[in-house]
Amino acid sequence: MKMKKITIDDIARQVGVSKATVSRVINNKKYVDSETKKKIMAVIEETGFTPQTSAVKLSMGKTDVIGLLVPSLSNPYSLTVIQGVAEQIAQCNYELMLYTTGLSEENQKKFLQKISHKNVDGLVVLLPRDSSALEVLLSSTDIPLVLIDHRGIDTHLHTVSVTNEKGGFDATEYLISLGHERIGFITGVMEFGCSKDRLDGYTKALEAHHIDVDQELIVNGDFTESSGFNAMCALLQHPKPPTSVFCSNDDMAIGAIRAIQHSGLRVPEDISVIGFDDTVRASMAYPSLTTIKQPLLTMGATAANLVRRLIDKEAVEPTNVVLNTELIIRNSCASR
Amino acid sequence: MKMKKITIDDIARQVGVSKATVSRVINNKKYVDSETKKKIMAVIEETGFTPQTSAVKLSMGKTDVIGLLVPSLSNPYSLTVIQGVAEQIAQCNYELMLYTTGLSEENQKKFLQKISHKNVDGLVVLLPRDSSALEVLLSSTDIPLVLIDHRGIDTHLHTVSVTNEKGGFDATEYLISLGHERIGFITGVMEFGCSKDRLDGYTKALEAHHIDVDQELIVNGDFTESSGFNAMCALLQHPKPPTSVFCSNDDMAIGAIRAIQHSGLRVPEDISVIGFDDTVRASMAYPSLTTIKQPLLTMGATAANLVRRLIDKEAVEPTNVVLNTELIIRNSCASR
DNA sequence: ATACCATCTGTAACCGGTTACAGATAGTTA
DNA sequence: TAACTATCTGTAACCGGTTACAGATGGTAT
Repeated sequence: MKMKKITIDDIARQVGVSKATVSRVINNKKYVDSETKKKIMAVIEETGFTPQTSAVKLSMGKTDVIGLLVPSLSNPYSLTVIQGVAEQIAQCNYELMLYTTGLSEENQKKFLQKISHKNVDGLVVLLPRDSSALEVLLSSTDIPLVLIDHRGIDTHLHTVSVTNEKGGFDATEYLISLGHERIGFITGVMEFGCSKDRLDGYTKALEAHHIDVDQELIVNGDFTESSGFNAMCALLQHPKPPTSVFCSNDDMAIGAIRAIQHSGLRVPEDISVIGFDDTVRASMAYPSLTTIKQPLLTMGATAANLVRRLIDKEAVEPTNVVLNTELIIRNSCASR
Repeated sequence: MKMKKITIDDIARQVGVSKATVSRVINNKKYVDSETKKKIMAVIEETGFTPQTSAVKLSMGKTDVIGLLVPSLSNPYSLTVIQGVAEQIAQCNYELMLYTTGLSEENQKKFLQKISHKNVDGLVVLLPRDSSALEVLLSSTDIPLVLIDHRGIDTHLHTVSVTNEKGGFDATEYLISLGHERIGFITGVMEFGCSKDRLDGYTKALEAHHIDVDQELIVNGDFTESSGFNAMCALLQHPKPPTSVFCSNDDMAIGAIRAIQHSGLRVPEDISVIGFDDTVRASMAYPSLTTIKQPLLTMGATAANLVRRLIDKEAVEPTNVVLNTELIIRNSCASR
């Protein structure tokens, strides 16, 4: 039952031709006699032969592998992006190598070396935790590289992002339209461009409606649920707490809701909460979460496709795709 | 800034030795002068040289890549398993190639060929949708292969699974202990061993407590939320509906809860619902879901580690790891 | 008949590593 | 001093493909 490792030479020998001819058939080159071709195809079919990728790569300098670097697999945000990337890659006949950072500096460096110009044809990078790793990547940019939602640092990079500022503006304006004036804000990790943009959107919306920005209503979070919980607790301590809160992502919004409920208040009757991302958790939360949707699947797919085009030299100059956010109204906000 | 592709020959030339010596240093072989070694290491460090994996593989016959085949990325069950696999693989210095089935027969076959004995050193397989694909895999088993939660077919395979029958028994007995006697059951995809086992556990628990098994209370589902919704609707049509329902997984349980709430009844006051899996959704559902926990992370990690051991020839004879399930009590079940 | 071209096939070099083998050197032992 | 051994290094073959090049064949235009 155990299959002997079968090579192109075996096929050639069985058919009685040279391996060059077999290779031509495999790659659908011109100038192969149709009879010969038929015979070779038959033997290939029969033996179930597949070229060994590392041999192909060695001579071609191509792996047909796209790497995907994500910080973590445990947040729903990453997962949806991964899904988008995976689907797109499968369609293009590439394969997907999945890497997670969150390891030691040591490992991260080793990973970067491995990646940088050997094992994959291209790389999609999702929000690396610390930008030092990113910089190493940038300095050794000899493979196609697309960043997802990482604005700033370097504009000659290929990126896929969303209208974060507009999203922040829309969320805030929606709360204002419901009659809120004291609107809290829980930030994300402020090293990320997206966090800054959302905050900018928030302040601009307030200003547009002539509401003073109260720094005491702006609390730092780090995109985790527990940080949302803590930040909300802090806001609730305020002598005059906000009547609504805009959280920089859904996880923190869910944490904030828990904090509110925990303190005996109700969402949205007492305090309205709006999130950002529209991950699967948003629709499953109780109450279901009004949020700003990022098209995560599309972002993943777009990034993967962009990498593929870069690999195939279809696109070269720096591309910055910006996808639209969208307000999704559910049950976590009420008018005042 | 653009890095020239740098090879072992470049290093050798720069240091003034042969590539064989460089290779020896890279692989930490004996019999290299410590001075020479130092010089070579310095140049390697300085140039940031990394061996090209496909060249290494070609001569070594090893990829250091473990493949992971999952049916889909959109259910939380797969995701947690993937996470477990990914963590384990990262620890072992392997890399993770992610494949999703759910494509055309054509693609699936191509994938199997590619996989079967070329591109990865080992393979972890999570519940392929149709067993035909599985059988092809089995017939060409020349690479280490570990199945997750796929009982039956072939006992000389390496598998990682859980105590599905005991889990089914525990869930059912828990409902009985709450005073329920009319207990509905929503099945999974019955081609899967796990689905059968859970059903067996259900019937055995009923029998152990001298409760007749009512076939009308057993409805087919397919592990999706919507199938749970539909199955529950069917049960609600029954002239004498069950007072509690055991669903073969959490997604269906959440679908069932929606169906119950949609019909104007309450969970758990009117009908109790218990699930299976304990995916992240369970704790986030409303009401939070009582369920049978599968240690998904551990399952993934165990499978990955088993594959690694098979690759390294540490383990050879068929291994069937069975991990324990555990009843997690939350708020979706009430006593009668 | 000659030149030319398209079709078909094989030979051999090449991709970038690993490693068996052999040769060189120096140190140790009989 | 001779023989043996351990250490160190280079040469060349090999892994399994792709492809430039050249040679062979037959058909067509001149």
